[in-house]
Amino acid sequence: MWKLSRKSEYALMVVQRLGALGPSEQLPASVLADDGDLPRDLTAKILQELRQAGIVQSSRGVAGGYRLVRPLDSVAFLDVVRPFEEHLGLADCVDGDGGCKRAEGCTLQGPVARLNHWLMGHLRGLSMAEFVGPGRGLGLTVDMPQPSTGRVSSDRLGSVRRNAL
Amino acid sequence: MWKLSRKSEYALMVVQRLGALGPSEQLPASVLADDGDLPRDLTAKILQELRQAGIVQSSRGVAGGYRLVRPLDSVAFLDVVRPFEEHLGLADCVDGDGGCKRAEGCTLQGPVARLNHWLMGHLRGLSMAEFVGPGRGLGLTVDMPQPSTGRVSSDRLGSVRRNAL
DNA sequence: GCAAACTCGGACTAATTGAGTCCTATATCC
DNA sequence: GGATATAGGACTCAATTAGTCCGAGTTTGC
Repeated sequence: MWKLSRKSEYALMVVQRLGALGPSEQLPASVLADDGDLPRDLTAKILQELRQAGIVQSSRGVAGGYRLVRPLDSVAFLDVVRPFEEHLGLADCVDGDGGCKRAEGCTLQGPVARLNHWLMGHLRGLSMAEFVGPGRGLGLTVDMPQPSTGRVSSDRLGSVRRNAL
Repeated sequence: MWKLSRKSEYALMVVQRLGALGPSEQLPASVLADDGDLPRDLTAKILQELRQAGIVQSSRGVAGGYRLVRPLDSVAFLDVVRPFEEHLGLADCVDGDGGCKRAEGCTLQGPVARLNHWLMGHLRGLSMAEFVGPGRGLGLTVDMPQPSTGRVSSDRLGSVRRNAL
C-alpha cells in the first residue's frame, strides 16, 4: 500500500512542469519527456490520460503541445494521480461495491471505509500548488514524534479527531 | 496506491479477532483461518510474521495458539500492516535511500517525502482499537464534502494545516 | 499539395509483485 | 509414540505494471 505507481510520479512531474509555464505557453510531449528524463512513449500516454481527466489541454500540429487547463492551485493532488491508480482506495469494498464474498458479517469493511474516506478527503483537499511548493505543503515540515515502542500516543490522535470534525 | 494487500486485510482481521479474547485465551491458526474464512496456510504464515513483528505471541504444542502481546489500544494500525506491505511509503526515495537515478534535481522528492511523513504519522497514531471500534475511528463518521469539479476547497485544507502544526 | 511536427490510441511484450500451496522440521502434551 | 501445534523455506500461478511499437489523424509552413 501507499506506493505511487511510476506513472503517477511521471504525471506529477509533468503537471508540476506545466504549472511553471506562462499562461500562453505550451510544451510537446517529447520535450516534457526529455527534460524530465522520462520514456517518450510512456510520457505521451500519460499526457493523453491527463487530458481525458480534464487536467491538461492539447493542440495538435507543428507547434502543438500540452498546457494546464487550470492553474496549479486549482488542481487537486488526487485528481492528478487518480487516472494511474487502478484501485484507488484501501480495499475494493470501500465503494460499497459488492464482490467481496465476506461482505456481510465482515467486521473490517466499516473501519476500512472510514479510514479511506478520511484519507481521500485530505488528498482531495491538497492542491498541487501546496503539494509541490517548497515550504509546508500540509504544514508538516515539523518533525512528528515517532514512538519507537509501537505504543500509540493518543494526544496526536486526539488532535486528528478534533480537526476532522 | 492506497490499496491494502490481502495479507494486510487478513492480518487486520486476525488481530481484531485476537483482541476480543480474554486475557489468558489463545487460538490456533486453523481456528482463526476457518472462522474468518481465510486460507489456512496463508493465515499461518501471516501469524508468523505478526509474531516476528512483536504483535502476537505463540505457543506450540497440542493446546497451542496465538494471542496478542499488547491490548488493541496499544497496537498501532501501521504496525499491523507494515510487515505485509513491500514498499511502505509513497515512493522508494522517501527513506532518503538512493537508487533513484533522478535523485538530484528531482523536484518531487521533497514534496513526496513530506506528504509521506504526514501520512505515516497519522497511521502510527491510529490504534487498532480506534480503527476497529464502531463509532468514530478518526472522527470521520461525518460526511466530507466532495467537490465534483476537481476544484480544491481551500477551507478544508486550511483546517488540515492548522491541525498539523 | 506535400512534408514535417505534433497528438491519438490500440496492441503487444517483459518484468515485477501478489496470493496461495506444498512440504518438511520442530515443539508440546497426553 | 501419536496427535496437534507452530516454523519456515521453496515453489507455482495469476494479476498488475512498465514500457515499447506502430499506424492513424491533425495542423502548420513551404
